[in-house]
Amino acid sequence: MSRILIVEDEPNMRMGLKDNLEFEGYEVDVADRGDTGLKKILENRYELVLLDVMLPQMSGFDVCKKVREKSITTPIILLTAKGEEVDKVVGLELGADDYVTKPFSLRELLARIKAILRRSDKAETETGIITIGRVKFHFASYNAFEDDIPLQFSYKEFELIKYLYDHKNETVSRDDLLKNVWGDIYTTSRTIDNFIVKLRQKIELDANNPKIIITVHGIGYKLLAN
Amino acid sequence: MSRILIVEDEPNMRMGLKDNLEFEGYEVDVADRGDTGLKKILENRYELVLLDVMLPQMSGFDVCKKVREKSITTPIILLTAKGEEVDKVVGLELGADDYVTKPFSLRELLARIKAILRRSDKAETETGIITIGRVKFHFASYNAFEDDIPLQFSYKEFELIKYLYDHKNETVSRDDLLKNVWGDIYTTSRTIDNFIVKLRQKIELDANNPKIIITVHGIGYKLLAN
DNA sequence: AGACAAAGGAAAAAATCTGTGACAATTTGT
DNA sequence: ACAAATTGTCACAGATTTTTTCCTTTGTCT
Repeated sequence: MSRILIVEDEPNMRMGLKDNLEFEGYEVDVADRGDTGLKKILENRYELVLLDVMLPQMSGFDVCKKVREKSITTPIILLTAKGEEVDKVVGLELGADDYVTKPFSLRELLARIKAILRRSDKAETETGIITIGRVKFHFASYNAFEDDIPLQFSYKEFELIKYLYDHKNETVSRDDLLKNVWGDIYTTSRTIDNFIVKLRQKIELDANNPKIIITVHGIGYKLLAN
Repeated sequence: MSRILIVEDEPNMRMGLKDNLEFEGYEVDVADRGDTGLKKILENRYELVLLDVMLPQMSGFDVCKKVREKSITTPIILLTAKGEEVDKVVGLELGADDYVTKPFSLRELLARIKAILRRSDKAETETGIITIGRVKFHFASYNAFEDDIPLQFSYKEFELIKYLYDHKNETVSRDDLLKNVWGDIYTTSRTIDNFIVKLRQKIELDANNPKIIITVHGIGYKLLAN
């Protein structure tokens, strides 16, 4: 299973995460300071680093920067405290892959970890092509094909299916979707349902009897895939 | 400078390419068969492979597949003969990064080589963020920012600026743009000019006095960047 | 079974994006 | 300097995408 490094100074948080991640089957290593964390990253190989931003001696930002300067591409998830909102561009600039704001639900963090680990999964990165139902997707180039014939997907449709895929076999709520795909909380949840309908028509064998995008009544949707 | 491997059975083509690429300052290695090419790829490190599809013993497709099976991510440009049109999805599925159809102009091939090598360039891949004028782009996620504030770019605008960036400091003709960004030859060149206007308004300091997207009268446009 | 909430789905409305034509401004060649 | 060609730019039309509306169908709970 994947090796994860947690860099976090607060002992409860650090050990709590460690226990939970180990329970999930990950191999976990920890560091309690930025500089020691950096050292570990440079010397060992991890599939993922959970990096607190607020750290004594050396901030998570600095660690992230130094790691990327060494051309190490290990995925990094930044843990930021409420209030010190990191905006998107700063995260991207630092080379972080994602970030969650404390306090976060364990469920959410696990989902993000899974999504990121999957991205570095071999099967997908080899060609970048994945198949969902009748359709082949190449997310990187925004292309979709059915039987090698190009298929039209709008930008939002792409974003939605991508998000569902990143969280496949998990139920995602409409709020999750609005927040993460729409980046917006003013859109009606009816909009989502409509996009789901459209996606189903394109990818399901029988749109009236969906086997891929499943409705989870009262909660949201779930994409079944492997 | 970058190391390039040419896998091509036809001697004139092979040596012609070699000479030209060496003239451009690349370090060039050659193979005249698929199997020997594969062996070289597995044993050496190249920044790019030019791979002919039609080869004796082992086709370019097979080579490409085998390379990716070994999780080697070296960029590959497929050289396909006219007639044996490779459709997009096949190329993507094989894990090729690009392909050109023979006969091709040397100029075009060089442009694609440059574009691909740039992509694996350190500066860009480190964070994936590039700055053009006032705007920061993260092409992978289709995001643009000005002073860290998200900025709206339409899909075509993105594609256009991306193409210009991939060919930065080179003049690209309107025909190039129609063919490669629009994938269409029926659109008016007026359309391009209009998109250029929009891009300039967004990225130039003074849109009336463009310093970044330069008009090359009678030919096309040029993006100046580093 | 009945009541209520949630989701499906069609169709219209709103918003956005793309492409064109017209004309002005600029550049080029003579 | 002038005419011809090219490019800049505006306003608008058409297409597409996104969102909402509204009604039907389905699922859940008592």
